[in-house]
Amino acid sequence: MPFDKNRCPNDSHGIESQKILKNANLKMTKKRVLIIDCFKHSNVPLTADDVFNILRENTNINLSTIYRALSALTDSEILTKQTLSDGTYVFQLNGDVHRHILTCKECGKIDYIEFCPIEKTIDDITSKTGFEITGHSLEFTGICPDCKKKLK
Amino acid sequence: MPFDKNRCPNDSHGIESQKILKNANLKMTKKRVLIIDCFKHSNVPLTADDVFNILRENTNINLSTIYRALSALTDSEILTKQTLSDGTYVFQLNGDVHRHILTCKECGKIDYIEFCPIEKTIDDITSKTGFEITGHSLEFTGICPDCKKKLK
DNA sequence: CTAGGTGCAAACGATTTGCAATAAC
DNA sequence: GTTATTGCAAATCGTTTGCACCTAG
Repeated sequence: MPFDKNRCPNDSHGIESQKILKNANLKMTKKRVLIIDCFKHSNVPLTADDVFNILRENTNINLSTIYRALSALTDSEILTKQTLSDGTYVFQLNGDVHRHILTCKECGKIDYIEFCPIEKTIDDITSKTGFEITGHSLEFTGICPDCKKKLK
Repeated sequence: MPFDKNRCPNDSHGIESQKILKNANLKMTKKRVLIIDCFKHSNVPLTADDVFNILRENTNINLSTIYRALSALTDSEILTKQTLSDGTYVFQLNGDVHRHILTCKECGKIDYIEFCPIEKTIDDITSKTGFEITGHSLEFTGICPDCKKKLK
């Protein structure tokens, strides 16, 4: 996960992150603020391990702390959680433009699209099934442009 | 997985399953035929464990045999593989009406819909991203009708 | 002070793998 | 006969959990 490529140039996200935690009635701790900041600095979804690798450079933090924080933040709907086709999870800030996943069958590289073909059809599904739809996860698999070149 | 509820009344699927294997240049073994038959008998996607529980009643079969067979069958595009939101995999016959997943947040129950809001938009995504889309996985989360009643 | 957060090490569970025995072609 | 498949047991790996310690409110 190329973190530096996705840095947010301006900063003072920390203060905002504290508000987010307060609003959710979660204790405001240094570690949680740092974790939320990771997502503010990133323009792609992150795994627990991504967050760990970003933070360990400057902080002592334990992977399980990250898992627990991500779980609490997802419960409070501050983050959303999506399952990738390999069974691992990625998280992103909720309310962000939501992104869907493009996985390359050849190289495994993951790309994201900010485009959702689903939203229009949710009412349709509710009326067909009686399910109240509160979220959705969509992943495409295919062959990325780079691999297409190589295969030729 | 309520297998008996989903049984196909008529039968002689075995012979057809052998053809499928032959066409894919896979060795035709008893176990593989049995595994394919499971899918022919089921009208819902199955996990490796579902298949195991169905077959163990009448057969000696090992879970890893099932995993390896499912993997070979998926590679040969006889089955498709989808990842559920809990990170586990479900398989279904390829070319079947394809089904998308509805998971209830409350009770975890999984339901399937034979309705795909995606197909129309695939060309759109290809032109936007350069990805050649070969598959997709879509899962909805929400609250099932039963749980909605209970919550009231 | 006290509920909740953290670190560490150990547990978990679905899936994968190495290897020797076996079956398909 | 040769190669792929199977069974079994052990390994893998992302994620979760128990427990003692620590920190925010």
